[in-house]
Order: sequence, then C-alpha cells, then structure tokens
Amino acid sequence: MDEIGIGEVVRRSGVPASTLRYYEERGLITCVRRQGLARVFSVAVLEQLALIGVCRTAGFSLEEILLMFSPDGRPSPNREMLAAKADELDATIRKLALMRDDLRHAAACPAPTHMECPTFRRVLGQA
Amino acid sequence: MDEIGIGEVVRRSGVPASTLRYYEERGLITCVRRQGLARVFSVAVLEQLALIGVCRTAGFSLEEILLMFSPDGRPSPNREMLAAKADELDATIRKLALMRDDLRHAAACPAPTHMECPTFRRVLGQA
DNA sequence: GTCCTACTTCAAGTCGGCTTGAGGTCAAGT
DNA sequence: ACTTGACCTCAAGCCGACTTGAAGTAGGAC
Repeated sequence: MDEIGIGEVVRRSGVPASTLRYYEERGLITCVRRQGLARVFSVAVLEQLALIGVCRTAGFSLEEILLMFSPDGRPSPNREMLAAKADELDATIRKLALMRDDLRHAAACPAPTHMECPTFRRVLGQA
Repeated sequence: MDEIGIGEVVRRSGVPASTLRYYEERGLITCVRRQGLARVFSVAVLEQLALIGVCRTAGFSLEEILLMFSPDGRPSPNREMLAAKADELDATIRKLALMRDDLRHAAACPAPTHMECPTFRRVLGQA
C-alpha cells in the first residue's frame, strides 16, 4: 500500500500532525485525497518531508522552500534560483565547517586567551 | 582607540543598534562602560558579533550561543558541550553538502521525474 | 541658552513557525 | 445504540528574535 493516513505519516516522519496540516495549508505538501474528512497521503510525502527538513536545517524559510520545490517535491523549473541557493548553501557550509573546526579546537584547547588563538580567529574573518 | 560607540559598532558590523541592545540584554555581549547613558564597546565586540552571526547561521539559538560562549567571546569551559555541538554541526554540514549537490544537480538536470533520480534521492535517505 | 545629533529606556508590536483547545465527524467494536 | 479513537476545522495562543515608537538625556556647535 502506498497510501497512508496522517497518523502513519507522524509515526514514520516524526513530524507532528499539527505541523503536517500547517504545511499543507502553506502549500508545501498535499494529500492525494480525503477519506471522509481524513487526509490520505502518498508515501512519497515522507520524502518531501525529509526534503523540507533538510531545507529548514539549511536555514531556508517555508516561503523559500515553496519557491524551490513544488508540493510534489519536484524542484522548481527556475534553474537560476536553484543554482543561487546552491551557492548560498556553499557559503554557509564553508562558514559552518570553519566553526565546527573551531568548536573542536575550543573543546581541546585549554588556553583562556582563546580569542587570541589564530585557529579560532579564522572563522571571524570569514563572517 | 579600541573603544567605540554603538554607532561605530553598527557601521562596522552591520548589526542594528536595537539588536545590539537586545543582545546585551540577553547577556550575549557587554559594553566596557557607559559614558553618561551611552554604551561604550570594546572593538572586540565586533569579533563577538561575527561569532554570534556564524552561530545563528549554524542554527543555534541565542540561548545555545550563551551556553557555548561567555559574553567576552570565550568558549564555555564545558568541553563536552562544545564537542557535542561540533558533532551536531558536522552532521548538519554533511546534509547541507548533499543538498547543495542536489540543488546544483536539479538546476542542471532537466528530468521532470526528479524524485526518481538517484542523485537527488541520496539526501533524503540521510535525513 | 537652545538646537542638533547621537544616544538612551521601556513597553508594545511584528513575523515566522508552529501548537493548543474547543467542538465536530466518522468508522469500527461491543 | 453508544462509546471509543482517530481524525477534522478554525481561531487563538505562544515563542524566539527582533523592531518600532514615544519620550527622555547628554554633549557639542552656534
């Protein structure tokens, strides 16, 4: 069966029902049909939710996600925007990688004069 | 001079004065002294702001940043937490890197059946 | 001395992203 | 027939992170 109820979606995605309804209202996801009042989703919604989750982690707003992907999970035909978002993401990733390194360094380095440590200061120059 | 007024901080950091006051109220930054009512900051606040900015980009809340770094910008002595945050960040970075690749792929790949494309689906398995 | 400009406080408002609660629907079980 | 449980709608509320606005202050130029 590739059709599931909202409870199943909650169970398998970890996303609360209230959020699913909200996402639907915002046009981020859609249910294939209704069975009485109850929403019936395609299992594909699980992938779409995963996608939305990653985008949210990446710092994109629901509005941006809506622009990047149609509610069926397909990327927007606007290639320029997708490429631009990829570049944005690339910049973010580089900053985060520096910060990760610095956090690790901070966790290891006992120096109280940490702000003077060149390893730590790299990240600040980047931002 | 390593002491600057709030206007100078705004000019050099791009962070609005209202936000600076809010950050001070939340304990994220401090001014070295007051001159009358006016805050006087050390230039070091610019680095702290950069740090806060990166942390925000990384998805950390002000509360978390407060726990990770004292208002002088030094990392928390809680090494375990810093290491944990680094790991968190690492996982985030990996997801974002996949997503970046996928966005680039989506920008290039004309297939409408994009959700079926293995390149694109990788990211979803990760999340 | 008074005007300007840069600053201040404090309370209230805004915005995104949900969550909560009251009250209703519907199919299945006893 | 009635209860239970899973679902529904719709309006209101909440939280984090700020922003805005009204009213005040402090120092310098004229």
